[in-house]
Amino acid sequence: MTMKYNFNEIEAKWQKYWAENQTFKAENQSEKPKYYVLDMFPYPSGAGLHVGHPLGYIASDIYARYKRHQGFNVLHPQGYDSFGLPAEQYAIQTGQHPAITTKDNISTYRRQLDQIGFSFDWSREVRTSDPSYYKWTQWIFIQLFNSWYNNDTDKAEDISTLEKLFSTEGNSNVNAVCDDNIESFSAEDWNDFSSEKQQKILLQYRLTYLAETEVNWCPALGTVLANDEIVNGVSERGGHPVIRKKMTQWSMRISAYAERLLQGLNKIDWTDSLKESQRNWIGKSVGASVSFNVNNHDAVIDVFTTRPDTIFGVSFMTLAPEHELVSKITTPEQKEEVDTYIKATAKRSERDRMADVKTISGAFTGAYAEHPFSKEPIPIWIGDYVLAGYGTGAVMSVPCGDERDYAFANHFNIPIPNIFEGVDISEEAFSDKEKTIIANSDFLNGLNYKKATKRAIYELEQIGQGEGKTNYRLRDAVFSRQRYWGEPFPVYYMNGLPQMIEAEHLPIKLPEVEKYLPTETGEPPLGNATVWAWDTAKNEVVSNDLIDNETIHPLELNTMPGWAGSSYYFMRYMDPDNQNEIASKEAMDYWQDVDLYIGGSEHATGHLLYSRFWQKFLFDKGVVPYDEYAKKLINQGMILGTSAFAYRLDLGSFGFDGKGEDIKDQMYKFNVFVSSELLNRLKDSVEEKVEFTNKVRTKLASINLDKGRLVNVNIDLKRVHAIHADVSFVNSSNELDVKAFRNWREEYKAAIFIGEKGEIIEEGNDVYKVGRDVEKMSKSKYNVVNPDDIVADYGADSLRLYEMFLGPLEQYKPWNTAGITGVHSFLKKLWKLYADDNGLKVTDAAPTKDNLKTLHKTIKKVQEDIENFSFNTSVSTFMIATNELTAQKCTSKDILEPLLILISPYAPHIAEELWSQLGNTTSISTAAFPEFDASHLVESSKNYPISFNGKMRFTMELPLDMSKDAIEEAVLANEKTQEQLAGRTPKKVIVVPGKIVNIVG
RNA sequence: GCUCAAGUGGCGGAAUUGGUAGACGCGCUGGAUUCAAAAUCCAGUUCUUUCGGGAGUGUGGGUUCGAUUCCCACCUUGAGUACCA
Repeated sequence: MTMKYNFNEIEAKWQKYWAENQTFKAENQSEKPKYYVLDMFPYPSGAGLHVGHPLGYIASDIYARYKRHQGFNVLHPQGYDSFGLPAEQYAIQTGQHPAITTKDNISTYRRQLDQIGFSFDWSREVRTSDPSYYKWTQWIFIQLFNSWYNNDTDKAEDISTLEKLFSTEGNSNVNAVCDDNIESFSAEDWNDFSSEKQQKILLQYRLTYLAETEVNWCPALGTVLANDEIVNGVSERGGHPVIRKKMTQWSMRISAYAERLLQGLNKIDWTDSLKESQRNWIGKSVGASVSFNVNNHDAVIDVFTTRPDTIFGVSFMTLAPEHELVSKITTPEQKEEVDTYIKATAKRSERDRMADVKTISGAFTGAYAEHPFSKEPIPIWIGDYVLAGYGTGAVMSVPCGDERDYAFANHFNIPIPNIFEGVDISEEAFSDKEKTIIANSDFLNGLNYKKATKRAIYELEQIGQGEGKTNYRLRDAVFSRQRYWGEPFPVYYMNGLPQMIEAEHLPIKLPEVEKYLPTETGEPPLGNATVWAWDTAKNEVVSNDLIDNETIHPLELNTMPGWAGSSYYFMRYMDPDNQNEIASKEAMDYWQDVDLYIGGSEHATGHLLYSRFWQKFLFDKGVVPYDEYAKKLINQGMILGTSAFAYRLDLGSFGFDGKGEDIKDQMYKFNVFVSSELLNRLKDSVEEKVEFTNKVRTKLASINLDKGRLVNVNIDLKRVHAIHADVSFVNSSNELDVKAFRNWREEYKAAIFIGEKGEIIEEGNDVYKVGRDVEKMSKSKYNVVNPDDIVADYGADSLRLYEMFLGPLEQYKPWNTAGITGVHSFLKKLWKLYADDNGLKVTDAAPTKDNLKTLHKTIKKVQEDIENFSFNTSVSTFMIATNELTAQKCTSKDILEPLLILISPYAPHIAEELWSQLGNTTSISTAAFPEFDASHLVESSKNYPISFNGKMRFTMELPLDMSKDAIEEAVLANEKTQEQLAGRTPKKVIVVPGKIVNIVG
């Protein structure tokens, strides 16, 4: 039998074997230690995978396979985040049910994933759009509804504990996270309230609640748009106007968890940049709230400040134009100015206000507030640099210490008192905290930032006009979407009040609709459903016609957002078929949490923050065992495309005689492309350009022109169009397949190509080289590379190795298909180490010292690399090992068998095949990882680098056990040393035994 | 503006604690093999040079016997974020 490396056959064989033998099925009961490796699951888009997508999956797969070799029971699941907008858009356009689109897309994804050879346990697959899955999404929603956040115990509790408090002592002592402006009531009041009133009050405390929220409503499209679907105030699609509209929607009280979400970051090993993003998003600021009395009014202005130490520097106050007090305190003289200003700001969109930082605007209300300590009057202004939605919508302005206040004061000639010792504020504000020493501030004089802040808060508390306070930027999350393809809420409405459906009746399945668009009355798409009412007697979904508001009630029309299903899927993988619980206690106790989570950084503040919130909530409720679900998280970088460009000379370069259509026709034929490197040379040299132009003129004139006649050629190199060429037309030497390019587009059919030598290309007389540039991989740039093609041409093992070989996992790096020949020929070389035309070469020969040295340094390096997620360097290590063993003509099984285990996480198919060729009857996947033995790496001598003033000039082989002095002596005696010194005496000789010799002088 | 990350050959990148800069691969050049091509194999490939050398890891400085690595300032690129009081 001749043995060739027939990768297509081998890979299909082992993929079949793994599937049939359920090789990667993880058991929930095992003596082995557990290890949970998770990928962020994909949204199955219609376009399928490109080579950038599997990068993270390959990395996690290597790690999962490595952990199996280490003796772990590895959970490595995969599934689909399968609710989402693209399938719904497609449904709107074509009428095809999103479930069908999704199913089709998933089967494409599955085929593509399978052929890359991932060790996923597919028996645990989940799909968020599957009712048996979203049953639990709905269940969690109900739990949130039935919970409130108790600040005293600092956790979520069942709503019944709150009801009990209300009925025994009212709400004045309840320390809960809740809506603003809650009226206080006694136990008696509570017990006298109607059920409706009680429900309304409880809704103000629940962790998910209904609230009026502003949305971007597009009347023309009849739908709500996300911020990034709006460009310049109009819809991205169609350019229709968008208005702010208030809508009753579900919100999640994530703000209750702000502090715990922040603190939790300290105990998880996630990337610093990701933690930083989350910290930013949570936006904690510590300071004080201060109350200013308004003169001649009973009104009080509350502000939040991070710098209570600068309170004596306040020279004015600024309210947001929308602040409710503005109309009350504005004096008659100032009314007109204030009203004009409010009108003007209302016209400006929030985006405009944010973009325009330089224009300073505002208006004086005519009112004054009283300084809490000095009792001086402080003018009250309004200005749009203060945002109504943050803090209290009002600030105490300290121009000497805040840039925006400084600019505002300067612009309106408001005094800028200096309260900093030894600081010049004539040019700009002084916002440094560290160097701050307070002056001109009564009791704060001479204190630094920290002490002054503490003292100021203390004094404010003494006079009852302020207290220490912490603010968070994190807002509650809107949870309703006016879409069809999402999880339905387990909610019906009685008298307009939301009621939860009992958990035992879940899942509430998404109803069928005729159209996937909003209804004519502007209701969400579920408003089109005819069977969408809840029968409280039969406990089932029934026809809308039966709604009587007695036993049969309308169901919620919104659906849940994309992040709902992805916020707990990692728990569901532990026990995906469980009908009674998210996962059994045994499964959760065994798998506990994710040990390694790999995914893209674009989820930093979306999925990764919301899922932490749900985890903490479920932890409070005793559902899950940990309050953080992923110990370690790595963001894989993106693979970028290497676009190819053909350079077309401007059509204006050519003059023709002839008229109208004839010329247009000719022009198309005169798509003249100039080869990339030639073009660059022409740009550099005027003479060459003149010569080239003449040459082109002669050549073009000699081509038979059927209709027009070329009369003028005047090439302007500044007017060259770079046209994206499909990367599949380009070979590894950047040469364009001219024929393929011509057939690509009608207008290039007769295009003329001028090659590197300046020749017009006909049958191989010259080559056309494209220019290259790195861009995001995208269809529109014709630089998308499909893994299917790579697998067909080079095999999955080559693809896996190459993706890792490209560079560090976390980095952004360009894909260039040309480079894959390197790893592919490595695999062929590896194969040849084991087999040739005469069959298997491996023998029982005893390994040589060199063989052992190569093997063991490879074991050491690969193990270190995998544990450091440095997969690119271990591919190099494999290449070096193979090169060395080939040179050593190694055939020893004692070397070659363990080598396969090292390579198997990276290139599992070839490893399995050779492993079985060596006579093994079970999969390599659980073979024990070879043990590193340092004794094989011990050396007796060292090739010392000899440096002069730090520069290596030559090397010298010396025994490793040689003493420092003997080394110095030997080096100085060397004639090359004398040559380097050229008669000078060395000032100093540094000898680091085993490392280096450096001669100074 | 702020925060974070990163700047090394023609290209992707390596150098693990301060100790031989450019491993490994692509590409390129030359050669072998072949009728030819593919494939394969061998040699070379940072720049510069008067062929002795010399310079060199974004720029400028510093610490050190010795710096891609540590410190300071600056420049460039990428990512995130923003009148957040």
